[in-house]
Amino acid sequence: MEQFNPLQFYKCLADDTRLKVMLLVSHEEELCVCELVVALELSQPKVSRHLAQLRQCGLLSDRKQNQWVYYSINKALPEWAKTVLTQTLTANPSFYENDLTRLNTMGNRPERAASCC
Amino acid sequence: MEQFNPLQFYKCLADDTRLKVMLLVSHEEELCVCELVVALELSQPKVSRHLAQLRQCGLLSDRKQNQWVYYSINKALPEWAKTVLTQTLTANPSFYENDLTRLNTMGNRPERAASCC
DNA sequence: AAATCACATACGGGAAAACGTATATTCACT
DNA sequence: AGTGAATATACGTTTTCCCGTATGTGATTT
Repeated sequence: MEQFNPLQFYKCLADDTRLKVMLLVSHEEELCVCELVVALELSQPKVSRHLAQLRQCGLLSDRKQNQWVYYSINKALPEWAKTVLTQTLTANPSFYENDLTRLNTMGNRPERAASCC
Repeated sequence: MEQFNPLQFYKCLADDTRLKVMLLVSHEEELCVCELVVALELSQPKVSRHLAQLRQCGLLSDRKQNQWVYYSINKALPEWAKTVLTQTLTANPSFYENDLTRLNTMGNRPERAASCC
């Protein structure tokens, strides 16, 4: 990852999937790929591709545990960028409420069960 | 303009020209097209096209006075979006400092002289 | 070792966005 | 009325981005 730059940051947020991923991960602290696939109702490769971009641009961190990969907001993100995300999150609940509903009604989430998806 | 939506907002900020326009206008309160052309060192049609998009999406307001059109941040912008802009502005001075320098060394700016450009 | 699961990546096609150039519009000034 | 200045838009081209599909990888299970 090069120097963090506002244009690259906003390009990352300028896509429906990526913006929702960022807001959902902000809201939930940490999410694995399969949870995002269910919440967003998208194909796994599509979600993975966007996650890779967000990771390469420094917006997300990943952590492997057992068979799952958990994504969270990169703690090294500049403060202003964190502020931008929290402002967007709190001011636009309707933008991601459906995704959150699907996430909450999802069975067998990896945190609390042995099998995922 | 339809309902203001975060994705559309970030799509507007996901272009070098548009992001710099928004930050310069935020910094200067109000700028006319010819000032932006000089500050950004871009062609007039290119600047005008991006200004039109920012206006249509509700990020900028325009005001005609004499032969000039002045653009400013739309006062009806949601508070969270204004916060995003000011955060970006104060945290990333190096992103637009060169443009600001060209603007400040520009002669015959319309506010204070009879002729522009 | 074969199969399965969770995830990542490669590849080619298609849509959207940005561009340069040319031209239109609007207004001021003579 | 005609000219020039400031700005906007139209049009065709190029570039950028996103996607579906297929396949790869690595770990675990049987």
